[in-house]
Amino acid sequence: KTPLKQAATSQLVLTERQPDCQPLTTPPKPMETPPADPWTPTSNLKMLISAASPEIRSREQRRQLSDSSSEVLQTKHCLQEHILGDEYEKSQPSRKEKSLGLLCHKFLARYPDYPSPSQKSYICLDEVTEELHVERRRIYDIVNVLESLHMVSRLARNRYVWHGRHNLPQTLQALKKVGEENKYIQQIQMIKKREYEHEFDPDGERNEDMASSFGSSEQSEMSFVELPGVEFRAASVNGRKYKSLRVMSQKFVMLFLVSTPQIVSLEVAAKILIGEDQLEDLDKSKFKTKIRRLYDIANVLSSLKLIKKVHVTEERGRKPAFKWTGPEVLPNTQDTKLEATSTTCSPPISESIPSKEQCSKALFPSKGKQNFTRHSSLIKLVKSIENDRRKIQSAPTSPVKISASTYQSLPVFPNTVTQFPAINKHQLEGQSKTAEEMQTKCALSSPEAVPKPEPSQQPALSQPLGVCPSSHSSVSPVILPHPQSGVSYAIYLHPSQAHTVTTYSPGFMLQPLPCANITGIKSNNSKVLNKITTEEGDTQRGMEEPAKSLAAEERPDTKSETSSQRCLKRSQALPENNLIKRCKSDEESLDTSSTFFPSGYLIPLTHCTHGNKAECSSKEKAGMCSLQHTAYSSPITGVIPMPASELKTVNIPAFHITPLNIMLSPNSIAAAPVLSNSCLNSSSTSSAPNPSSSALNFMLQHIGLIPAGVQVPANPVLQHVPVSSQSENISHSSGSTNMQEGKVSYNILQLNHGGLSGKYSAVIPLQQPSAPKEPQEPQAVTENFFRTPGGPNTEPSLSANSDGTQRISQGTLYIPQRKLEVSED
DNA sequence: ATCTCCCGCCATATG
DNA sequence: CATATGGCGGGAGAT
Repeated sequence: KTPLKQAATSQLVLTERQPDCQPLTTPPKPMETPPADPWTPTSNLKMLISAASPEIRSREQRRQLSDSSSEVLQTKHCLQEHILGDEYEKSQPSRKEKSLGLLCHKFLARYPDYPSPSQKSYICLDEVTEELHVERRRIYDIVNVLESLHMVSRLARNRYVWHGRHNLPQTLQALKKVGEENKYIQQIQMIKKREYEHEFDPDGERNEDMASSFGSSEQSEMSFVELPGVEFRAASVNGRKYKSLRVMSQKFVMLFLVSTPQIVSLEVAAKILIGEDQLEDLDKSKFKTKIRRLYDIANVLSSLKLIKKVHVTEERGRKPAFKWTGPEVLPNTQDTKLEATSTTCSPPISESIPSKEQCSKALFPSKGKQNFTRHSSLIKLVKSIENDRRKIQSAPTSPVKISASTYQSLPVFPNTVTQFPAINKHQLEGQSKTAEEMQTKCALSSPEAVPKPEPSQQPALSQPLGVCPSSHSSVSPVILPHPQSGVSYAIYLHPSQAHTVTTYSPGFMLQPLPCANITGIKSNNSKVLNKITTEEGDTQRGMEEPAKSLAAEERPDTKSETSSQRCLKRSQALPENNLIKRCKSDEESLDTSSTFFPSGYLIPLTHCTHGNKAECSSKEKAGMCSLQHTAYSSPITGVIPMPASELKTVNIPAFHITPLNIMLSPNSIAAAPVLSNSCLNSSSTSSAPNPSSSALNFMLQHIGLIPAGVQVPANPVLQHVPVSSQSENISHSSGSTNMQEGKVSYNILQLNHGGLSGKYSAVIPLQQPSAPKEPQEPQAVTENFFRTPGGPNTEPSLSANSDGTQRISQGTLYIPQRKLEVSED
């Protein structure tokens, strides 16, 4: 009932204004002090802008502005017009006006995206609730999600610190890594397959096998992924509490980062998130609850512009889904150099740690924020396993750590550059960025050589990686950088199971590995054929002009990106699979049991430039830390002085741990500088050419990705793969945009190679992208999976991967295709 | 009818 | 014990 002044601002207006604002905002913006005067003119402006952004829900009538200072409003007012004939004006706090998404916008408007490090802004929940006129409960929802992204961290009761998006790049990177480790891709495939089966077999209950296997497969015991200096027991607050929403949020994000089309349907997400904990029992109510939560999370993520809502149409109908619109996860650009400079922290750490434990902690260098350690909450473990093993609780060497090591693997290598990575991402993404981001990027980039939009990335990666990595790898577990450009093509290398089992999954120790089981899954051939068409319509409701649409595509950030309202007609989604209801009691019991999972936290050891001892201490908490520290000793070089004995335990796993991803950016050409496990392996293991490489070459050539003459070096690191001009062109033309749109069809090649590790999957663009279609039309993406069973050594276990269909006999070529339709409004 | 998802009860955690 | 958190699911608004 408050007088709302709706700031009816035309989007256009806002857009225009953005330029002005952004420069101000983006860079180091001092931002307002929350307590003092939350509503700064700037903040208001910002808020409006953000609100205006496409993502906002349908006509945004946010009366929230009412509070805002008059001046700001006035400014806006001038511009205000109702355009587009939106009837806004409903003063009613219609339900929408109370939406979490809107609330989140308001919340975000209060703080700068990139607060200057010098001054921290604190968030006082009481103030926020009062100023935003919301119930406290709502704020928690927002804050929890923000916490999961490390955009804020809790200091104490009622008190949070605002970090803004500074940590986003690292966070996403870490999440992606964890997501890969968790094999979410496979899980998704499995779920889809299962659905498919269901279609054919109503009632197919017999899926039990699958279910069980699936459940087991879900290892996701993983817990909250933490960043460097951020979070972590700031005040005593951290203990380990629920965090379920936070964890859920992280997992949800992981799904996007991991999946190829970067589109995740709620249904799938819910199933995966549920399945994790225990054997799966699909309980309908549980499922519904999960969905509710996902909507909550999605609203916040949408406000952050990390995702947007779309609809996926499969044969059965349309299902709500979300598409990742956030920054691509950069490969780890580790710049040793930069790192070195920034790495101030290390010294302190090493110093302080004379003791063995501490040393161990030192293991992982934490340079830039990349290192994450897994901090297991021992408690949980204890329940499940520890009975026997115990005692060692904190000892770094304890088994727990191992698992941790796995996680750690990622971040370990030095990389720091928080900013640069971000830049790269931005570039890659290109258009999609918000204006602010764009500017930031520009600003940052200018100084450095980096600015090149596309190609720049590889070189950077290659060198640094090449140098450090090898050494690193040997020593420290983690370090595999994986280059991923967010771009379309990727080659994934999975660790072979054998090794993998041990090292690979973090959860491994605790639980039986899922992998093995997976194989058993029943397959439906039909699935292979299953097609999914993706269509996206960006246009806002009514608008559709090709030109416009195109423009929109190119520059998503402007208004067109997401119109607030997406009207989707929804065809009835396929009826959900039947879920068997189970007694809650049962579930609960299960849950309890599930508790075991060691929930670990990934804790980035790295410190910011100003490393603090304090952090170290906090870190020690996790047994993991020790390892990192040790490694740390020779952060830059990558050589680790650690005693072999200690390292071994840890290290071994590390090698396998990270699946190698080789990403080829279309633009960049086929060249993929990859630093990978393989190289590590090769170096450490033997000089012999990696068998896998030959297979890879074969495949690539076969497909035409690579000219016949060209060979992909066994050791990917440092090398660029020459690509024929043609291929390059093609890819180039297609551009990331197309890929995203789904127009391009590509093939995914997966090879199982016993020798190295596992399978490689490559995504290769088959066709050049046609010109973008009218946005309205559905675009179809076809994915073909070619699967080549690995060499002799190949393990069955991973086979399940692709679709979950049964294992393929060796030598068999497995080519599932599916079309995906995505529609947006 | 289905999709979204707000509201707020109430169990827990924290202080 | 008083509060602060946040899991959870009913049920209502939006489509």
